Amino acid sequence: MTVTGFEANRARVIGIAAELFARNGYHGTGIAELGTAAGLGRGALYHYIGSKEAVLYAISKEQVDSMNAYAEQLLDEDLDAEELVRRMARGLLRNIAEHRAEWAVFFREYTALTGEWRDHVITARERYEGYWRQALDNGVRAKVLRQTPRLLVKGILGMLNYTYLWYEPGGELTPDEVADLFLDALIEGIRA
Amino acid sequence: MTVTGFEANRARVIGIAAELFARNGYHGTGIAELGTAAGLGRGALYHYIGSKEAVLYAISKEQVDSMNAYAEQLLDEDLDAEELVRRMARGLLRNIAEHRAEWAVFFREYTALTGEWRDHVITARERYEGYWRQALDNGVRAKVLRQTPRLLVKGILGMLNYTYLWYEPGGELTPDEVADLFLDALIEGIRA
DNA sequence: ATATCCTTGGAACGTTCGGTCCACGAGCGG
DNA sequence: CCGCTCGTGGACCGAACGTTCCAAGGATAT
Repeated sequence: MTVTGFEANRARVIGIAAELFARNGYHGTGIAELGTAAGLGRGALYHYIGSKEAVLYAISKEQVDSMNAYAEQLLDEDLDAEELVRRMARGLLRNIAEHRAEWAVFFREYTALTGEWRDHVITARERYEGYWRQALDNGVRAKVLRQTPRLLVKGILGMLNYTYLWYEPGGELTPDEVADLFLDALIEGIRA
Repeated sequence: MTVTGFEANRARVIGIAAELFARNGYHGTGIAELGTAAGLGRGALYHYIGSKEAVLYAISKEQVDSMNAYAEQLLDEDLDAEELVRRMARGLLRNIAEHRAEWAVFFREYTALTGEWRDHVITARERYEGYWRQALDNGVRAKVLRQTPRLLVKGILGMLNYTYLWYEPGGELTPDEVADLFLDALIEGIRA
């Protein structure tokens, strides 16, 4: 059970780091600051994190990976075409709402990653975009959606991703409601 | 004419800084690095910039201010309701395409600003969002657009702002075309 | 030629950076 | 009570940080 203790502690430190990175930026947050916030000295801190960049990688990777896993699961379920798109949107917004700090770090700071770490995160991000393309193509094939330019995926993702900046958990609307609201507008159009 | 020399040099340095900040982050870019890139020693550099944070402020403020000025101009012109919204979108995407580095810095790094500088930038940003709200309300009043939740402004801005990450000037589509493509989808809807 | 001002490079400041290292202490199976 | 592992604090490292300062260069007006 000491293994569990280690992992739990590592996760705790990474969570604290996500908050700090989100507030002050990756380069703007010092190791000393992180140590103080975690109540750990330099030695203990490095025992858990390995390096500062490893923390950034862990924060970034985990979110994208979890969204990829969720998308893969949905695509396997062969749902109604519109329902598939709606579920992907709801899943993303739910995750963003639950992990705002982590998503803020991911969106703003993934460029601070170097080498393979950077490549992995970028690849994972592109994979996610690919799943969205699949979902929309699926809708077109089922004649539920109009044929629209590929670029629209970027627009939809922009609409959804941007929520990390303004969505307040505990506000009027749940993440699911926001997702539906956006998709209603997009699918039905907003012309009078 | 020496005044012009000073301002031109300052603008040149700020432009170079925008590229560096966009690539390596604000905290990730050193004064030494900026000096080397600008071909200036420490003394000359500070003669033009005052401080590092002043550079970040200048980069951030200029873009938002210019979009606010543009929006105010359009709102004064009493255009057709749909045309107004389309022009605001085109104007924003044209500006983003022309100043990708500056917008990247603004979106990712404005949180690094402190005190009044931070307040000013945030206020200017909110003002811009207000203009979009006006433009959409205008469309509803003219019965061109359906009544939609206020929150949709966030979605539209997310869609448009996100382009700073992927739009390649000189690619297949002009900024105007991308703006129209997004607004077509949103206004007409994408249901088959 | 002189005085004035803008511009400039580079030394130097104290601080903080991310990371390493080591000695010590707690826990524990033998 | 030994010997070993794991967890830990803090001293310490060289490098880099943003900023200040100053002496001198260059140009222009008198």
